[in-house]
Amino acid sequence: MSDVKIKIEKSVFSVEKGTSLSSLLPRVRLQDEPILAKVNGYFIGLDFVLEEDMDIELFSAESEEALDVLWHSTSHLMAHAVLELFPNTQVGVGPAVENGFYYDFLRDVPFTLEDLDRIEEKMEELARRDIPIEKVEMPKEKALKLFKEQGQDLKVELIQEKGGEMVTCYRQDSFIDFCRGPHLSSTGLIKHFKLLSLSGAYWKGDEKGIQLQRIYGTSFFSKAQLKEYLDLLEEAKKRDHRKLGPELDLYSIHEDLGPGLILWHPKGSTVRRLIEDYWREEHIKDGYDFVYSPHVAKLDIWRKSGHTEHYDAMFPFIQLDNVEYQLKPMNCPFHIMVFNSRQKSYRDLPLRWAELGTVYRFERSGVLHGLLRVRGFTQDDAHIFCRADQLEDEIRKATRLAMRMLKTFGFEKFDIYLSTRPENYTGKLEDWNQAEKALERSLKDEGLPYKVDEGEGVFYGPKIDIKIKDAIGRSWQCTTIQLDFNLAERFDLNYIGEDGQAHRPFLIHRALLGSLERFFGILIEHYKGDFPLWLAPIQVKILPIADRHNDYAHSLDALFKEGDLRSEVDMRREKVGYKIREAEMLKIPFILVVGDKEVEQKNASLRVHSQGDKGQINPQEFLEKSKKLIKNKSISLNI
RNA sequence: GCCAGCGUAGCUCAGCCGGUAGAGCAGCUGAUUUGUAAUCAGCGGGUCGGGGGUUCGAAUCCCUUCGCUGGCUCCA
Repeated sequence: MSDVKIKIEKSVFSVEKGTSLSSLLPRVRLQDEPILAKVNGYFIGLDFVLEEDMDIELFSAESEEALDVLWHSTSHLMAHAVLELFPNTQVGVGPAVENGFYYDFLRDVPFTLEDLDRIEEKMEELARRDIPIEKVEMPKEKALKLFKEQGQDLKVELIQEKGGEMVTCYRQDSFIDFCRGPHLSSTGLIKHFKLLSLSGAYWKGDEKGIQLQRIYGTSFFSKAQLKEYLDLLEEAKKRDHRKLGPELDLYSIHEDLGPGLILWHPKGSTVRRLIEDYWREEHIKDGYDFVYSPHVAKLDIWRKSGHTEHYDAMFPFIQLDNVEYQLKPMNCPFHIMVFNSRQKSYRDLPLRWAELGTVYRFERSGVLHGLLRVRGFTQDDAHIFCRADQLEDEIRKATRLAMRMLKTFGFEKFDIYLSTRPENYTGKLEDWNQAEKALERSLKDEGLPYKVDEGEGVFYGPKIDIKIKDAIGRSWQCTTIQLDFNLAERFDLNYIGEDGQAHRPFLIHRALLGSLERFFGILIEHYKGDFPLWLAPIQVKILPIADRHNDYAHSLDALFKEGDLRSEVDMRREKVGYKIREAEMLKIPFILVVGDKEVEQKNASLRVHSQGDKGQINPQEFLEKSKKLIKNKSISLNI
């Protein structure tokens, strides 16, 4: 009987040779329960038998690295299953992605949703067989020959492009894949998975290339985790603004009107108006002025700005009296022309001009999506013209304003990105450097954690993007703060400096909420349609029990309206239960029931949305408390 | 734009291998004066997304077009 030395997390354990890793674990002090281990770059199960001295790293079911490997291995398992079921299929690539994995396939007959069930069954079977997953190294020539023989021409292409002298493959039974790894040690470690959807995908992302079929799926180490994820998808469906929006009578889209064009109904318009009012107040506080510009302009202005060359989402132009007019896709040239309409002095700067500017973009039909991707929308746009010495301060102010507003709307988590100079850029290198430094410093000064997207800036300038995380953890891009060296140059922006010479100002382009349509869609999903009191289209519904209570109900309604509450009375001759049900389904924050008792005591019976009956309340007190919640833009309905 | 799927009343959906459409909810009308998530009864409502074809006959099969969904590509 001999012992082996196992090193885990800096501690060395001596165990009897031939025992399993799991029997050692009780002796190891760990924060999270491990689910997977890694030895020499290989992921192994806890039933691994310890035969020799080794270093072992442990991973919990939540660890990102372990999940990535699981997803990657599950994608191989899926490809394996597909090839077993449909031998003439070619496989493309199959990586782990954000919440799971996909694999691309090329096949004469497209997959159907029913095929997914069959593939899943086959995967279960292969997983149950607990097939070892082996890493195989071989010379490139051998690999090329091997995949050629199997008719995997796409893989051959990949090996030719990416393979070195020796190429790494992973083999599980009959299935072998050109792959860098790492992988799990056996298919038996894959237990809880689900194939989710089927879609098209271009080979190597090339729109003109061949079209493959992509199958998406996900997997987890525990059944509970898989369920949690599937529940999240269900929850997302319930929050879908495309469902809630029309249901709550907020907005609609009509085929007869045109795809991607939004009709804001009165209730949605109320929410929009409140967003806009708040937006204006905040901008006034921050020293912005407002401008307005037309929806069309001569096409020439877009030639000058460079949009005709670089931007392909413009609606076709309109020919009028031999002049071409263009529906605007952006507001920038207009604001710039306001700037250029008078000579500016260094004393005038900074100038901050904001506009809720409605723009039109001919987005390709396949990308339209509810309120999130549309063809006509209103940007909460602004352009800031400033001197070099003001740049950092202006960016800091804009960032701060964005954060302040987003927080007011109830968002608490953010992902902030700083995108720097790409290879193809316009403008002067020194300007880029200065601007990048200013962006970076302003984020640092504000204590905002951010990630740098090296080289991911747009060609005309570096930028800061802020993504918000909603109530169920999804992120949405809202704020963008971008420098624009291109337009400054093309429109020859300048001001007269202290030295009497003309200087080029910095031009900052920024949208904080993004677009009102999009932001509205995000808000609907974030709140699940349960808007906080200050944004709720109807804030209180008064329900008289019988006709004899109508006068009292109306007196309350008048009192609330006088106090700027959005109040309504439901006088229909229906039972209270019926009226309550309807008001609850409309997600109205407060319901006040009034009957004999209330009339007599000059009270009202309060019911808070999704919380139920709260008992009697004095109407004046209710009004004051509501007003306070509204004034504070409170998210909670605690009264 | 590309791939796949889908399109039946305002909404959710049924309608088998072709024989000119049906339910619930909503709406309207009437009765009920009602106490915390659906009172009862009656009525109206669809050229089955549009167009074309096959057929004696099409919601059903084929073609085409529009729209929607999931992705891809795009979003300087």
